[in-house]
Amino acid sequence: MPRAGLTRDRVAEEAAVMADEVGLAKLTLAALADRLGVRQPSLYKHIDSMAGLQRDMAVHAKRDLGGVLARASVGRSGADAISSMSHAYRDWARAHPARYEASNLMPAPGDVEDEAVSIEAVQLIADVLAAYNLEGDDAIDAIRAFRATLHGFVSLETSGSFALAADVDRSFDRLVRGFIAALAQWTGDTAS
Amino acid sequence: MPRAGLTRDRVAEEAAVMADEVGLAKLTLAALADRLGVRQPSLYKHIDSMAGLQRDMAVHAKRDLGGVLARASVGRSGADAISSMSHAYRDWARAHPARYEASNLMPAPGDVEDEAVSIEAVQLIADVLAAYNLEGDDAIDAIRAFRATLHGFVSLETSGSFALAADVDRSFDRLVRGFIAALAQWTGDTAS
DNA sequence: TCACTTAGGCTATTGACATTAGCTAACCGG
DNA sequence: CCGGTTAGCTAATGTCAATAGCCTAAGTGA
Repeated sequence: MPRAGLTRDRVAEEAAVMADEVGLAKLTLAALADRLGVRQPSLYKHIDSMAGLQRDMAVHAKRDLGGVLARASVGRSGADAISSMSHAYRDWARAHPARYEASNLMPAPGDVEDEAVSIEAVQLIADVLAAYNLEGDDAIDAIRAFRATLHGFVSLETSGSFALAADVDRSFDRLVRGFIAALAQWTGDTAS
Repeated sequence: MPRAGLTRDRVAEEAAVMADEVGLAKLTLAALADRLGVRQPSLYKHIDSMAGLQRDMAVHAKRDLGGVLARASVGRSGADAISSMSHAYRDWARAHPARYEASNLMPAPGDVEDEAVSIEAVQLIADVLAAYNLEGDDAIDAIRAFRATLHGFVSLETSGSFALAADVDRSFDRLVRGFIAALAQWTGDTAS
């Protein structure tokens, strides 16, 4: 019985590949074990449980997405950075739909590693909005709005909710421009 | 054995109540049957399958949400209607998180009832944006942007992704105002 | 009222899945 | 080369969704 040489990371990695193919909810340990050339219970030497595996996938996905977003915004600022990051976000999500889904799983309270990588991703967004000099709650509102805008579009798109033939790329571009426009008058909005 | 008097609608209704309590993914037929005072296999006299039950829940949820949105926008127009509909959307989703999740399930191709009620809901959004006189793809882009904005915020909120203490009501209000502001210059955006 | 049909319950069973227990063989530090 | 750790394994359990087949309460028509 030669060893398969699995590791926790390797298992999570293959699980992510497989989930992107069949859907996060339809990933089974039996199929995953099969693909790794191992019997199903053997996976438990590397994972705690199905939930634990999903947590591992979530951490990997958040790190991965964070890296992509960081690269997309380097050397840019303001509207340029926001636009670049937005498109990178959407492209990554479309290329890895199950990983994207996993990246939206909340860390369990006390899971410091997951919490850290989650915060880092949000911090990237905060950094890119920094050019607008928003303070306190204004900044938080803007970060939430940006996350909502991106997640909403990508989530609807990947779930197939945009039925009409109209160009989805164009719609996304429009949305991002709209957000940037709204951001320009952010602090003024309250006064209406 | 006295009859329990179940119907397809009654089952879907109770399933929705239960799902809102335990989460859509954690709803089991065993627990549902128990609650309805019936054995688990008996449910199959009223549903086709778990997927079929979820479809029924989706149809009910879409109709329900559609009604709420329609009532929220009656007698209003323009920014007023958009704002009112937005808050109604969020309030309904928070009150019924699993129903909300179900309402985002896509109809199976050829499921005319589900398709009809899905289109009706989107039509409500189109109607409320009609005051902005958008034509063709401009209108589609705006509808997609509105849906993305609302769904993104609500989805992140109900999944617990807004960790910070800052007032979420305020953030949502800000987002809606931002969308309305963006909409005012919608057709001009492309020209930049 | 009484036969007949329909349909909504039931028990028993299967098969997919996650998970645990306990065994064995491969690797690893001395 | 030896002893411990660990990554695999088989076997078994419990929880699901789902199917098959029975049984009888409820409606229906004369």
